[in-house]
Amino acid sequence: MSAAEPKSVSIFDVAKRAGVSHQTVSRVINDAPMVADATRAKVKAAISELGYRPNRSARALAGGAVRSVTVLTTDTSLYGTAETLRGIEDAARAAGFTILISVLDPDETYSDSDILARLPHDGAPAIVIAHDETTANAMQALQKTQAHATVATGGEHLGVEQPASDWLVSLDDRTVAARATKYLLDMGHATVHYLAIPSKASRQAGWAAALAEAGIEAPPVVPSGWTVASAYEAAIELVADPDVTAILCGNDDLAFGVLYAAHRAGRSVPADLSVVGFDDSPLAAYHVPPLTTVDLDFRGVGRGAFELLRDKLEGGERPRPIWRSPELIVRETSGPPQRRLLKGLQCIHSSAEASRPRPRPGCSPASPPRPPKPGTPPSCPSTSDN
Amino acid sequence: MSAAEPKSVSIFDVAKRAGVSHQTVSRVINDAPMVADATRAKVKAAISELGYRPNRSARALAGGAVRSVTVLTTDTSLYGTAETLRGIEDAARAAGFTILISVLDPDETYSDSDILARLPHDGAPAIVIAHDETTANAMQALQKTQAHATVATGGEHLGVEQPASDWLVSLDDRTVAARATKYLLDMGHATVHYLAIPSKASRQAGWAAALAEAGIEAPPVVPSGWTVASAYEAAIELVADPDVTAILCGNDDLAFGVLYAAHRAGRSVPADLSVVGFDDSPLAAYHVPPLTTVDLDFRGVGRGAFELLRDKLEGGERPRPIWRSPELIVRETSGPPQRRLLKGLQCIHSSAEASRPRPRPGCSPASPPRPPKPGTPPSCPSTSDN
DNA sequence: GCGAGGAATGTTAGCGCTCACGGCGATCGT
DNA sequence: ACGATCGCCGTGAGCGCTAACATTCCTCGC
Repeated sequence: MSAAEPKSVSIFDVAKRAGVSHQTVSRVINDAPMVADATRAKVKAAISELGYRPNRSARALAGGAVRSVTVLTTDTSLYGTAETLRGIEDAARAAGFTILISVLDPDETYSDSDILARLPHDGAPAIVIAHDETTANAMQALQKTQAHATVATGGEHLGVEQPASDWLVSLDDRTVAARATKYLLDMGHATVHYLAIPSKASRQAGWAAALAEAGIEAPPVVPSGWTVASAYEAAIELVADPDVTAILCGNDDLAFGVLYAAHRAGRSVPADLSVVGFDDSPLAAYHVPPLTTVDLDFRGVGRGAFELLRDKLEGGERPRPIWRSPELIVRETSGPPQRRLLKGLQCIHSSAEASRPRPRPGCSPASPPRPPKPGTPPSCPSTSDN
Repeated sequence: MSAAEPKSVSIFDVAKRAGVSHQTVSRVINDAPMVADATRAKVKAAISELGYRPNRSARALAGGAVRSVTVLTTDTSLYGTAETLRGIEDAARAAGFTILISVLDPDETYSDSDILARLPHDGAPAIVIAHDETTANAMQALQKTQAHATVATGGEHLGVEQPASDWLVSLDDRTVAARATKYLLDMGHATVHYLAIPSKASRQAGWAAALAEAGIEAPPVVPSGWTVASAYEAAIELVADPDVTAILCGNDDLAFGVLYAAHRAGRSVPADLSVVGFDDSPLAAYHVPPLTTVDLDFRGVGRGAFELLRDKLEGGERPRPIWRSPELIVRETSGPPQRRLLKGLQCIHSSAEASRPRPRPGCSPASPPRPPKPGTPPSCPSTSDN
């Protein structure tokens, strides 16, 4: 009726109210079968009258079904991680699971017991979203100690010992990386450069494999951090080189950084330079120009990870959720390399027509009408090619 | 030595091993004062030998300090939410708190008890990241029942009853919204249009206030969803209107959508159209052209929310963390409106020089060298102005 | 030298829940 | 009509931990 009672209501309160034993109440709230309908109704009535809500801690302590998953990861703000988390959340929510998240510091080294300490109790189910060394180690730590219930997303390429395959849910980004590289090569690019995110080795491996298959020696990998800013810095030198005509980037953010660097260097995309990303982040299709990238169904994989875990937990072999396979989406940052004939004519109009949004690329038929500030370099690199 | 024991080790195991009572062990693991140094050392040794780790559930059940926060929110993939969460995480991790996250469905209606059921137990500390109706309601539900320990981020504008101010941590985006609007007005724009995210009313209020102060009647608000795609759709009509010269967008993603729409409509930015975003997301500075936006310290606010909560929990009045105030960052998508004299000349070269990265805007002095596909509209809207 | 006082440790009683049983009445087979 | 069976429900114990109190031992003041 009025406000909340001082002591929170327990199953005993409910039991007394309903005129049954506490155990019957327990059965009702756990949907156990052996309860008469009439009793069940009485108990349910008492529950709602009293505003009873089960205490998770007590439930966990008493050894009941856990109904919680701990997600271990390093950076929740990366697109891939965030989406995977989202997928796990969606599935967990639907199944009535609570999700705990434990964020690890990528720069720190954890002992196995540090990792275990992140779980609410020993043997608690966990999912690790693994895409760097820290999370890969976490995965192994859990694998070692837990009898079951560890799932990793995207860890197959991490250079650590392969866990039992039925613990692993991952996207085959290696194959698409190769496909994307081949796509660029087939278009006539002499080679493809790779701007690497920190340790997502499978993409790099796919790239290298495609190059090897084409009998091309792989140019040195250009390392970058996870941010647009770091990609921009890392790409400055690369885009300045007119012989570089195609760059495969570890993810979309890096691609945006490269695109920006290319823009500043006065190279037009895709005429002078093709850029391909990874992830198909929401912005990719709406970038100017729209980014050629790879659709990676992180959310689906997150859901898949949760379902796998639940299978392990509850035994039931439920239908596996399927997720989309990675797929190259060609938009407007990629195309055949500019023929050498046209060299010297740098600002080339891009006319590639690709998927979905079909923009009219901007153009500038006239010279700037507004007075350029003194000291401003001519906005078009025009003739001065290096 | 070898693998993990079947039963997990409890304080009793540790106590036996160390030759003390279980309570002494409890005291040690809780850093209680009344323990002799020698005993403490013995217990600690036993703990590490046995690999003991406290069970959180048991601890919570027994009424110990909780050391966990539940974060309630709707969409973890939005930039603002993700960053706020990140800030909470950072602070929580440093304080040794576990964070639980509970994701609400924005389209669903929750009763108070639905919300309470998300907590591990009655009275558990919680933070809600509020920026829509669902989360605002959640905030109220918690406020009603909990004696304390509810913090909301950014809820002051939600049109719901104002909670006690010492529960609220928020960014003053209303004031910056007004400032940004005024900035555009001062530059000579006849008016400023607003592309709204779903219910972040304070930004809209700031915009409206600035317009009112300038004696300008506010044009109708253009509603949009949270995604770039929805912003693009919503802006198509707006950008087609040559009288629209300035658009303030609810966040950066929307701004990107508008920019893309403007590009497709053949309007050049900032000469024809100024676009201002909100959030200063990582990409903003590296967009082509770099986006004028508002720096919003979500991470700082997240940390602040956690610290506030901890104050309430532990009583100690620790130094409040401060976060940056919102600040307008002028980059290159905003500038004075194009003078009417130049009308008819649509593709104008943008030459605004602004903060930080100073790119050379791309230009296209020549006509397309590559054969345009048949059916492709002329890539430059040229003379055909509508 | 003896009781007061305090530091260090032990003992007891739950927290709210679930598990493993055990009891009781109604139904079934023969 | 009888025990065997089954559905339904209750009892007791204990999960791992902490709060509150009880106990022991040591130190100090007069």
